Amino acid sequence: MSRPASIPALLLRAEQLAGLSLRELAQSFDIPVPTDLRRDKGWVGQLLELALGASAGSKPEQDFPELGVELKSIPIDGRGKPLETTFVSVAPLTDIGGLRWEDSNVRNKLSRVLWIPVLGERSLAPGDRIIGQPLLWSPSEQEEQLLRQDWEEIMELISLGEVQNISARHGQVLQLRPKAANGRALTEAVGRQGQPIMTLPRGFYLKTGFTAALLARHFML
DNA sequence: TCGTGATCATCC
DNA sequence: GGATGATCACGA
Repeated sequence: MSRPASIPALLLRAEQLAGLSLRELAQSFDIPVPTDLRRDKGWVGQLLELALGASAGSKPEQDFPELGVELKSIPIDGRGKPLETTFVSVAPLTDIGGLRWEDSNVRNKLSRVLWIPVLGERSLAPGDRIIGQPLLWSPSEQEEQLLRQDWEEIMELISLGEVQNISARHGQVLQLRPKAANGRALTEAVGRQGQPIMTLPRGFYLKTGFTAALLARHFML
């Protein structure tokens, strides 16, 4: 699938997907539909990337760098409530002195997001889930303030060597949680005495209350 | 191993 | 029932 040349073109393409089941979309690309997502957790997101012409790859960049747009699928229930938190980016755990919010990956990724709601409960087979109306979103001043506050607090704790004491309960809208292949995947971080330690890689996630509110704000308009 | 795409499984 | 901590697959 070619890359959309503009934001309106991207939005149009996304709108044309609304109403389709994931099975219908997958079949149009000749992609097999998994029975469940236990071993294909990224299947929905990758299918939508393909359909919308996002750049594949694992670079810490937006999905459409030339458009300044990040693509996120978000599973919602029948009432429009997110079923999961939303992964944003991996958290830097070393060499973070002087890192500012303005230059952070979190802010960069969230500066403009194309949300694609995917309707369905966990009990619903992936192929039966329905693509919803897309939403092109940028944080309001208030939303950005909340994000910034949480990010700065969490990064402060990391820089203090407290990474192992940060739980997902920190932060109002943004949280830090493990982001790893398994419990043996370790990465370098800084301990309480400033010494190097090995710990689970962490990622920033948007809490469901935050994404629920931004979706609700949109769909009530 | 890291960063991408995330959801699973269990606890509270 | 919802959130936390753990985990799955893949490409580079």
